[in-house]
Amino acid sequence: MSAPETLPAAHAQGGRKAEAERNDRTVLNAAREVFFELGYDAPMSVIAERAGVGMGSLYRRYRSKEELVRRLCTVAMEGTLQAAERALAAEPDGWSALTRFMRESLTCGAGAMGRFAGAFPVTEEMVRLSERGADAMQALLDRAAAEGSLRPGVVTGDLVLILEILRTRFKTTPERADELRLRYLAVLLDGLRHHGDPLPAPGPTWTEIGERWGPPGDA
Amino acid sequence: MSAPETLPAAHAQGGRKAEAERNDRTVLNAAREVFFELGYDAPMSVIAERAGVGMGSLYRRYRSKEELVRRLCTVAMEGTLQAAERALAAEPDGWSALTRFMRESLTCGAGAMGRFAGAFPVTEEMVRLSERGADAMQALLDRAAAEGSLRPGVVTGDLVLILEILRTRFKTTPERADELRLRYLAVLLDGLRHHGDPLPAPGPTWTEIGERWGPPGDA
DNA sequence: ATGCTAGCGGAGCGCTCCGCTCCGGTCCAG
DNA sequence: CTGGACCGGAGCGGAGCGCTCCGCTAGCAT
Repeated sequence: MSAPETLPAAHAQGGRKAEAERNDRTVLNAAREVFFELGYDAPMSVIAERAGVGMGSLYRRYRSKEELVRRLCTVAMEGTLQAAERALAAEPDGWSALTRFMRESLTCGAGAMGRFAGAFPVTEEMVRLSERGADAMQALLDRAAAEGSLRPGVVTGDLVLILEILRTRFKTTPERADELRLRYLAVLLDGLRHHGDPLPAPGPTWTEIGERWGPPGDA
Repeated sequence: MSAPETLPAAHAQGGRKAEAERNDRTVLNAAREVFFELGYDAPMSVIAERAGVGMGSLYRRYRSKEELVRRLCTVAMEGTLQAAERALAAEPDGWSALTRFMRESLTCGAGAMGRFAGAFPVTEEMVRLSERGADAMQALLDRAAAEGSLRPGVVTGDLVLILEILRTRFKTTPERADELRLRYLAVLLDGLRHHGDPLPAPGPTWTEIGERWGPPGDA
């Protein structure tokens, strides 16, 4: 989402230890970018290249591709949770809290992880995080509903899925893609605001959301 | 989008000629389904299997994967164009025409083709169809704008991109996915309706939309 | 200065999986 | 009954992936 940090190589200053640490951060950033652009099928070599790092260094930090992706997911979920709590604490009314939450989670890349659903087994930590996330989103929704600014029938699963559809890869520059995502987020949020008509079809339940990550038995 | 027609094999009745024709239709349906679900990377063998047809028959109709996909794109574009003209002709007011157009193009699978942008060179026919499509959408928008029901700043490119983001693969049954698509289409349309706030960021121009299909020089 | 070695980049191994071909069998037409 | 059009699907060639391994470099201790 932010600048790639594509240094030609990581030789800025500081000794080997420092380089290692710098690599660690750069790798995570690069991985997020590349996975967002190319999906779970992104080759590890592309991530290494983008980070300006060799395959050796990449695999020293993360023993496998799966481990890297899992780490990325966890980080994104933590980010989303924090965005929710921040919005809840700092915004004066329910609607602006919801707006801010959606905007910030989008920029921090939440919802992009839904593309990986089913690609690897979920960890316990991820389950815990998702539960806390669900609670926070529910609080956001409750507050907006209490002040009457939310369309009836909107559920937390809607927020998740909306974040996910906004992750569509528009085939432009990353900057323009972000602009467009914000544009359609604005449209969606206005559509989520209170007014007469009910929404067609029942909203996605939380179990429905969770099931996509591959329950016990799945294809 | 509709039933798979997954006959165990294609031996219903009628001689070899009839079987060939049946295969042809079945293959196209299967291909549409599979490409929508799996994207351009869908293996040809899966399409053959879904159609209940051998690889041989598949490749007798379409000399290559690219040819199949191109045919599919053309068909989808024709469908979209027809949906627009139908909506324009049959609906009493601009807004219901726009709504109907979006709903029908979604169900007929338009916008799913944007996922293939850049994967193969566009034909002249496709260019012509896209121009006619753009005109029809513009007419739809003009009519809605004239009656004052359209939010200012909405452009035809928005319609294309909205159709495209709604093609997100929700990881459920095809039926439920269609329900959800309709749900978020409703949200989006309500957000596109007239009211005060302008939309952030300029809408996608038509050139911007076209460029994604890989102009002359592109990566 | 000068080894020693931790950490680096990247070539390449092994494997999976895909597009496409080809051929033995099937079944309709005459 | 026989010819041949058309069928299904096994298998070929090759692309591209995850991951390992190794020669080299550059910082540290002496």
